[in-house]
Amino acid sequence: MPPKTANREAGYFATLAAERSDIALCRASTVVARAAEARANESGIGVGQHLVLKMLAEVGPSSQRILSDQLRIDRSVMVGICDGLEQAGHVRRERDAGDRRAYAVTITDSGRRLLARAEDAVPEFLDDTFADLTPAEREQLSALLAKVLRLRP
Amino acid sequence: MPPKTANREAGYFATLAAERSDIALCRASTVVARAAEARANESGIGVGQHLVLKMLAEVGPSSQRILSDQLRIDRSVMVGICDGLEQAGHVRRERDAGDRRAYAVTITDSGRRLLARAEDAVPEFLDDTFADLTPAEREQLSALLAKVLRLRP
DNA sequence: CACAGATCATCTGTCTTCAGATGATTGGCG
DNA sequence: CGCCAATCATCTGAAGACAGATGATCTGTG
Repeated sequence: MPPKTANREAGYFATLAAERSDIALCRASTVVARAAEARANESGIGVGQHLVLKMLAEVGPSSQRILSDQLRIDRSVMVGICDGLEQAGHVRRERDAGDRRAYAVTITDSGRRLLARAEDAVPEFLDDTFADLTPAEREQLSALLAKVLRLRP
Repeated sequence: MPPKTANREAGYFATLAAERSDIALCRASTVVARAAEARANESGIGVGQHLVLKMLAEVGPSSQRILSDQLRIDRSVMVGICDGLEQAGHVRRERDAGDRRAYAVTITDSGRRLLARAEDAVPEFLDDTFADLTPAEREQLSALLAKVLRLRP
């Protein structure tokens, strides 16, 4: 347990993080997000683009609305993500025949190849960013975050 | 355990969050950050301003550099935070006599009163945002985040 | 003392995120 | 059928975060 009388300045953040989990969560998020973006860029892709390709590969063609909702990416941002993927040829944007307001965003073979490369880098990335956690602790963290996000009851 | 064959679209995020703790962490952060900012605003303050007042009250007058480092707030952003606090009279910015490059940012009585009000709202806020976690789980989360942040070994 | 490099606060421009408005299209309801 | 509210993708403008440059000041070295 840290001393009751807080250190006068150095290490104040540790005290704060212990007391305010919300702050700890936000600060952890920014370092993790930075690292994730850097890793994704090494594969020549953004994190958002990676997630879009991943979802398209797993659930099939989807509208930008569904992608936005399920990936928790703002619809305005999704426009730019899909623009990039489409220009690079990793995705096709066809109008959905049944609902011509919506696109049917579809992953291409090029997209699948890029996705495969990006996915290869994920395990090592997770291992690095959660290096100080045992496998059991990583499971715990995952479960706790799911509760904070109010996912499955 | 969720079905191996992922749901075709609904609930895809739960699958993703289970697989990518980094994404779960980031998404949890944005919802928590939003809630924190909203709560702080109800006390007529920003989260950053709240943290600055809190640190000043606990460790005494500090330079903006030290505040930035310990609160993990960019030095450029700290300028605006201190501007706001100073204009509202919650903080004084005197040049440090010993090092005239640096300010000695000092909390005022007005600042202490505002801080007290803002602090009053914190326990309820934490209770709300981590409502689905037991006290033991909140401790776990705090400890795990400390490890992700590589705080104390 | 004089000078070089580091440090503090600040400013500037860029990038990301997001709320709200817009145009096209849909579905429901009379 | 014809209208109206809702929905999809997009655009626009505002706000925040941040990298890099700047001016003032400090520290250390000769």
